[in-house]
Amino acid sequence: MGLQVSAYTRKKGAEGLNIYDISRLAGVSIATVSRVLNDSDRVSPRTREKVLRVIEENGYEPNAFARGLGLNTMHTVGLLCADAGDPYLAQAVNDLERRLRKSGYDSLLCCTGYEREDKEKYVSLLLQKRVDGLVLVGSHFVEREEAGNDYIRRAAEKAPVVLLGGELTGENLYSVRCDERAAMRAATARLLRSGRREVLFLYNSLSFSGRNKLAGYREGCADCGRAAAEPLLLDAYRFDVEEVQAALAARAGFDAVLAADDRLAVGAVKYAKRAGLRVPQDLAVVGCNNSAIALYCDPELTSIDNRLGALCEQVAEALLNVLAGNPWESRTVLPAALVERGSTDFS
Amino acid sequence: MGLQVSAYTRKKGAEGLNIYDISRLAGVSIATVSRVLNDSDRVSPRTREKVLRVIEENGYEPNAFARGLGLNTMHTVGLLCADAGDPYLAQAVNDLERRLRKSGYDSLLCCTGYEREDKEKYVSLLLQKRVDGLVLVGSHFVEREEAGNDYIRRAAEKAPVVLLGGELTGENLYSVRCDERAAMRAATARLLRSGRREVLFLYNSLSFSGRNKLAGYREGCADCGRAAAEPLLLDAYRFDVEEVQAALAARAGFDAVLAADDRLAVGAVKYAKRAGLRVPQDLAVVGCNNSAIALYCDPELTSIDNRLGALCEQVAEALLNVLAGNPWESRTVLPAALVERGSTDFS
DNA sequence: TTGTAAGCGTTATCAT
DNA sequence: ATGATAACGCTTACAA
Repeated sequence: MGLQVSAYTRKKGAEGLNIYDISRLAGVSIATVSRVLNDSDRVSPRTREKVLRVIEENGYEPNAFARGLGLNTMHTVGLLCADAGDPYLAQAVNDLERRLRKSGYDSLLCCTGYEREDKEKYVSLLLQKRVDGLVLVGSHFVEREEAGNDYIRRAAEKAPVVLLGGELTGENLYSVRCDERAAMRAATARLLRSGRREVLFLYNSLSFSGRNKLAGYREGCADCGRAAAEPLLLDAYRFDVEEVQAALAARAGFDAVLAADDRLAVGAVKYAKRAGLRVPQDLAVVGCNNSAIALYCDPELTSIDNRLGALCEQVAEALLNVLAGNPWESRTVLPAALVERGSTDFS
Repeated sequence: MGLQVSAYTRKKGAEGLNIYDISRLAGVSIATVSRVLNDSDRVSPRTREKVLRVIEENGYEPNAFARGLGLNTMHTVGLLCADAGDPYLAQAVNDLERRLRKSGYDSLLCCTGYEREDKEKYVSLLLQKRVDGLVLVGSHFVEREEAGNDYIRRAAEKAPVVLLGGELTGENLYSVRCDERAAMRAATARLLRSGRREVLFLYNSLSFSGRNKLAGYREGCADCGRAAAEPLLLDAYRFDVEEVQAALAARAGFDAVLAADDRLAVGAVKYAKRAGLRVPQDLAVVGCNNSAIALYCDPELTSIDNRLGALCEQVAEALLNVLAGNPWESRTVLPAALVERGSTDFS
């Protein structure tokens, strides 16, 4: 195949038929064609039949822009996430897109990256595109300092915003998340009570979720009358398994790792092997997200299941209901569950 | 037909300002405002200044639908992929979205699933939304029987279509992929020449890519004067690691596994451990995609790197150039590379 | 049940 | 350099 020049011209004129063409061919007015198009019941069966036939025969497709202009919506929502390549976020994006499409909404994806400035820029970009609503996927969207979240509240003045994984209160703002704090607390206590001397909390983000998980870990320690160990913070969103291992190797004294993410947990398992520690005998490892990664690991990871599917369902419900004008709970918190596998041995 | 439109509610008035409001406030005509908006050079500095100030002061944002109607484009492309939750596809989607956005294009995501019928339905849905172009991510879009791909060729009549990972020829149709066949061939020969008796080819899809990889495997066997073993086909897109292990356990006689996907390869490694086989001594394993999963595995996976990043770059280049009216190669094939890690030992 | 005509908010083509 | 005004293709009162 050689170089190919696009014969494709989608400028004006060359384009297909419009509603006037159809109305002429069908011998009716454009209003009638429009009614047929919109399933109005004020059309006689005969006319509808005829119009539909003409539409079919000519492969007519109504112009979505014109419709959007008239209706002030193109039934589109903005799906923002820091990194759609992250397995966890990707899963959410996939699930949400399907659910929203099933209800007739297209999803405009926007992978913002982790910089607040970019997130803000993209939120307003999508708003300019006149999306009907916004979904912010991942707790990274909630900044530590309240002021950093103002742009989200401002966005909510223009279109409903639903947060998945984070929590933020405000008008036209809806949060759906999992109670990871309680789950972390329980897991910590569980580890300590099963005889672990020191549980190391391993995380890589000070996002809403990260802070929440850390709080849970501390509570779990307190529950058992133990002092919490200094948490290990990896300050990289896209960390390497190698980095995790190195960071752990620089620490000592722990016989359990509670990780805020399954990938971090995998790093812990690999660290153990390299250090000659047996998992779970010498080192117990608990991950979080209960992602597919947990099964790729050997031994398989015990992981906190934050029920992403259920969360996505709630997010979609929330957005669709709000868009339909129905009232909806501004805050939904689902319980998490600990899924036990080979990386722990709660005796 | 799917021409139905539900009962929209027309909201007007409550919206913000329009170009007439701005023109009045600035004491100019709407044409001038439009010129300012579009960076026309036929506006005096003074006037531009004034208009911009009014726009700024009132937070005016031009209506994207109206603009779309007039220009017949909203600078949007359709990004279709079977499963955006699949780590490999997710990575591609993420990369593509960012590249396209950088050039001013929004991405309408559509997770089609693996059914041809659905893919077809969604392709025409996006076309109805008047996207400027279409990207089909993943070789799954290319069916075995040519007739099954007609819908893609028809789509290309309305907007340029770029395939990532598959190959299909036709007007206004562009393919970007990696030479996985050659890579598989080389890897097979490499395994055999390093002393492996039987290399088992493990795959889970008869897509363009799957067939291509299998052909490469067979060529590799032939290169070494060996008969190809019966390939092992898992007929599930979202398979479980457990399934892979079970399937392998039912076979015998192989001392190497060449997998069409890293996840399949992980299954092979786990199978080996369960069967008491050492990796790579007793069983060599080669994966494909060189995804993050390869590093999560223990030992880490030797994997065929199909250079997803480079592919995405080419896809974006292709689409952007075609949309800009520039000629572009209808077929791009990049070489793949074998990344050696602990799951093989080519002595 | 059907038709007429007034928006919807831009861009672009003319004049001036 | 600026201003009228005609598309762009649809939905929807309002009339008939």
